[in-house]
Amino acid sequence: MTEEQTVPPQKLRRKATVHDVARLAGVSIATVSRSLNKPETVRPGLRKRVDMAAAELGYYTNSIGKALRNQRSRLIGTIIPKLFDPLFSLVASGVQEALVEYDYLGIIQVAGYDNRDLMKHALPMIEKGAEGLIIFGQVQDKVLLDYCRQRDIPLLSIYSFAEDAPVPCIGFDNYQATTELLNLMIQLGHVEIAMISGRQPGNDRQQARVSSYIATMERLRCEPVIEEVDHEFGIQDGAAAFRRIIKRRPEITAVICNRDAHAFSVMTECRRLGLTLPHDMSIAGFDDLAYSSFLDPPLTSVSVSGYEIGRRSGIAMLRHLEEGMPLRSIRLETRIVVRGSTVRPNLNRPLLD
Amino acid sequence: MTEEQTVPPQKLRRKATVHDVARLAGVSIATVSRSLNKPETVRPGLRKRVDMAAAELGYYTNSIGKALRNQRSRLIGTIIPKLFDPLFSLVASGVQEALVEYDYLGIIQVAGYDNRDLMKHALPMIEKGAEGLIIFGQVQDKVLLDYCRQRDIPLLSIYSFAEDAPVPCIGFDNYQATTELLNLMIQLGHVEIAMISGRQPGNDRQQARVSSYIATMERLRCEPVIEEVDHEFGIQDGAAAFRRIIKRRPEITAVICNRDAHAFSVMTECRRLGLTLPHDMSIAGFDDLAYSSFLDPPLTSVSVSGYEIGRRSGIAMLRHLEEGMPLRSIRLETRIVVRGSTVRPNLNRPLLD
DNA sequence: CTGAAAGCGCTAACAT
DNA sequence: ATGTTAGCGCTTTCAG
Repeated sequence: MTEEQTVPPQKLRRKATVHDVARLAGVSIATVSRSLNKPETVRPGLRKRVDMAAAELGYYTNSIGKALRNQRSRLIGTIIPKLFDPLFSLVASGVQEALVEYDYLGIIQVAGYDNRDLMKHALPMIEKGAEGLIIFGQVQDKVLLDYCRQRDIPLLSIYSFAEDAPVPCIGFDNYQATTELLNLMIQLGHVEIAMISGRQPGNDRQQARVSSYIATMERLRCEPVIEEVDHEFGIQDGAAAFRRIIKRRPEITAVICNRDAHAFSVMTECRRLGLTLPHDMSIAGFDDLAYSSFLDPPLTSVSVSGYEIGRRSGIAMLRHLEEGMPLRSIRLETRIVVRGSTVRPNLNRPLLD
Repeated sequence: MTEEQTVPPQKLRRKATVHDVARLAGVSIATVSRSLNKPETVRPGLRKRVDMAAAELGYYTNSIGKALRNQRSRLIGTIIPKLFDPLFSLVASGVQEALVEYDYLGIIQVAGYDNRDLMKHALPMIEKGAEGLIIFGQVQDKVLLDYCRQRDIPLLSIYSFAEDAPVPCIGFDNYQATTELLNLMIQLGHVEIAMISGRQPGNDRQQARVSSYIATMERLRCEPVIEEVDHEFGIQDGAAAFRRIIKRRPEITAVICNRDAHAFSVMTECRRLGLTLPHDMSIAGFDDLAYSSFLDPPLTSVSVSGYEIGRRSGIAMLRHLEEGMPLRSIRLETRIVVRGSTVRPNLNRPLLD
C-alpha cells in the first residue's frame, strides 16, 4: 500500500507483521515463520537476522492470524456460576494457572447456579474459538451437549462427580460427602438436623446434597427440615433461613449449611437468639473456605480443594487437546474437617421460639 | 468416530462457514455476510433464505475470521493481582459483566501484587488481540506503557486513583481514605495506632496507605508501627503480624488492617491474648468485604465498591473502543463504614506481653 | 440489491 | 535450506 520506508529503524504505527520482519531481514515470510516457530530448521545466520529484525520492529506473533490458519485458538472457556465467590474463584484460579503454563488463555463466563441453559453462555466462547469448555457442575443442557458432540468440542464437567454423567467429570460425590457429614452429626447424638440448601433446579450439587439428606432423615425416621436460600445473595440469608428453621422445628440441634458462607450468619443469628455456641447448636458447612477455620467456633466443613479441581481440570483439558489424551472422569476424595462448631447436642438447651 | 449420518440436512462434521450457508441458500458469501450483519441491506426474500440455511446448518460466526478481517477481536484483557480474592474477584466480576453486555469477551491474567513487571502478563493478551487492557492498580511498568502507547492499545488503570498517573484511572484515593480512617481513630481518642500492611514494592495501594499512615503519625508525634505481611497467604498472617506489633509496642490500642481479611485473624488473636473486643483493641479494615459486617465485633472498614469500579471501567473501555469516547480518569468516593469494632481506647486495659 | 475478488496475518505444502 | 503460494473465515470495496 505505501512505498519504500526510507528511515532505517522506522517504528511503524501499525503492528509489525511477518512481512515487515521478512523485508527487514531480507528473507521470505516463510523463513520468518519457520525461524520463529522451528528455529532448528533455519540456518543460524538467517535465524539471527530474523531475530534481530523481529526485535527491532517489536514484532510479536498475531495470534488471530495464527489461529485462523491453524484452526487452533489456544483459548479455553470456563463456565462458573459466579466469579465473585470464594469457591468458584478458587476453582477458576486453578484452571487459569494450568492454562498459563501451557501458553493457553482462559475466557471465563459466569452462568449463575442453574445449568439448564448453559448454551447461552457457551456459544459466545465457542464463537470466539474456544477449543474446549470446562463447566462447573453437571451439564444439564441437552442442546449444548449435542452441539459440542457434533462439533467435537471437548467438554469437561468439574466439581461434581457423577457415575453416569454425559461428559467426563473431575470432582467429588456430593451425595456421599453429605452422608458422611450427616453421619458425623448422628454419631455425636444429633437426630433433629436441618439443612440450609441452595436452589435445586439445574443445580446438581444441591440436588445431590438434598437427596442425601432426605435419605438419611428417612433412615432416622425423622422429618427433613430444609430451608432454601437464593444463592445470589450472600451471607445474611443464612440467618433468615435459620430463623425459618427454628420456627418450623424448635427442637433442631444441628444445622448443615450447604455453603460455608451461610454458617457465618447462622452463628451470628444463634447468638442473637441467646444460644451458646457450639453447645446449643451444632453447625457444619460445605467447601471449607479459607475463613471457616477463623469463625467462632471454628466451622466443621467438607473440605474440597477447589484449586486442585480447577488445576487438574485445566491440565486434563490441555493434555487432551495437545497430546490427544482422552478426557477421563476422576473421582476426588473429600475430607470432613471436624472443628469446634460440632459437638454433642445439649438436651437442656433453652427452648426456642 | 460413530456411524450413522444418514439424515438429509447433511450435518457437517466441520463447522459451517459462510460458504456452506451461501451454497445452501443459493446466494453468494457476500450476501450471507450482509444478511447476517446488516439485514436491512438485503432483500427480505433472500434474507429469509439465508437465515433458514444458517439455522439448518447450525451456523455461527467464526470470530477469528471476523477478527482477522476487521482487525478487531472484541477481546479485552484484565490484569488483577489474584483471582481468588474477595475484592479482586468482585472487580473482575464487574468488568466481565460490562463486557458481556457489549458482546465482548474478557480474558483475565493474574499478575500478583507487584506491578513493576506487568509486561509479562500483558503480552499474551496483546498477542491474542486484546483491544484494551484494564489493569488493577497503577501501571508501574515503563515498558508496557511505551509499548501500548506506540501500538495505540488503550490502557485503563483501576481501583487506585492518582492525580499524576501515566494512564487514565478509575478508582479512589488510597492516601486520603487512609487518612480519614486514621482521623476516625484519633477522634475516638486513639494515639497508639498500628498498621498491618501488605508488601509495598510495585504496589501503589500499599504505598499510599503506608505513607498516609506515616504522615499522620508524624503529625501526632508518634512512632509509626507497621508490620508487613505477605499478601499471598491469607487470613492467618494477620494474627502473626499482630503478635509482632504487640511485642514491638504493647501500648497499641488500635490496629488498621490494610485488608479486611487480616482483621479476621487479628480478632481471633486478640481473644487468645485475653483482650475483650472491641474495648481493649479497636480494629479497622479496608475494602469492606461481604463478611466484614458479620465479624464479631462487626468490622469498621473503608467501603470501596469493587463491583462498581469494575463495571464502570469495563463500560468506559468499551465506549472508548466503540464510540471513540476518550478514556478519562474518574475519582470515586470512598465511605468509611463505622461498625462496632472501633471504640474509644480502654486506658485500664491489662498490659500485654 | 447482489456477486466477484481481494486481503487481514499466518503456516505448510510444494517447489526450488 | 529457503522461497512461492494457497488458503484458514470473514467483510468490503467495486462492478454489474
